[in-house]
Amino acid sequence: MSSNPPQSPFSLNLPSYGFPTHNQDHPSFQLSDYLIDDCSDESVTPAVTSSSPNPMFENFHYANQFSSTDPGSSSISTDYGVMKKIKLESGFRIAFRTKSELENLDDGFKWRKYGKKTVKNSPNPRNYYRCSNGGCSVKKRIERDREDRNYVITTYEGVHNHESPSVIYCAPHQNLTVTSSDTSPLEVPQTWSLQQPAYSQV
DNA sequence: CGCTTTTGACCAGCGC
DNA sequence: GCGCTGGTCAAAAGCG
Repeated sequence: MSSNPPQSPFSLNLPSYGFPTHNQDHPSFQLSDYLIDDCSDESVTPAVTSSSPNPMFENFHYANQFSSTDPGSSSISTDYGVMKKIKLESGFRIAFRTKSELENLDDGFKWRKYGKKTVKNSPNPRNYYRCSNGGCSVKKRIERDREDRNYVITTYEGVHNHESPSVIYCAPHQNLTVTSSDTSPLEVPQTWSLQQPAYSQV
């Protein structure tokens, strides 16, 4: 089929998975929690159950709890390793909650809205977006947290098969470690650097 | 003029 | 089988 395989998650090219990047235009953006959809991967320990602060996330695992051999901190590369496996075996979906006034966070990709739906038990509508790049089937859903409207819940489905059309942030090393706790939100590490898409560097 | 957004309709899956 | 719900489609409108 396509001779352009998806980028390796281990390159930590976050926007290739649709992660919002730290945007200087929107300094209020703050990456708080990574959540990964229930993936039937036995190596992943369910970290969020009925005690989840938001019932919507009962089937999600906090990514920062993935690294069972390294409690207290998490390696993002480890997390992506899990995600990659999900991708290969069943396709994957990743969701996270961000504290932002903006609903549609700038993740470096162009998205085309194709639907809007009010969901049961939520006062906030859910918006559906599709990557505008031809041939790319990545989708994302965006909705406000029903319990705390300060938070935006973004769910990505699929992997981009192309570079981000805009400037992105990339981690300098594969084994970047982000220390986090249950109470302090994760932020984009300062060690990440601005990086142009590969095609713009030639 | 081309692209995006809006929005009602339609469809599929699921529970009863 | 029926109704509910979530996801998608597609035509019309809006915008640069």
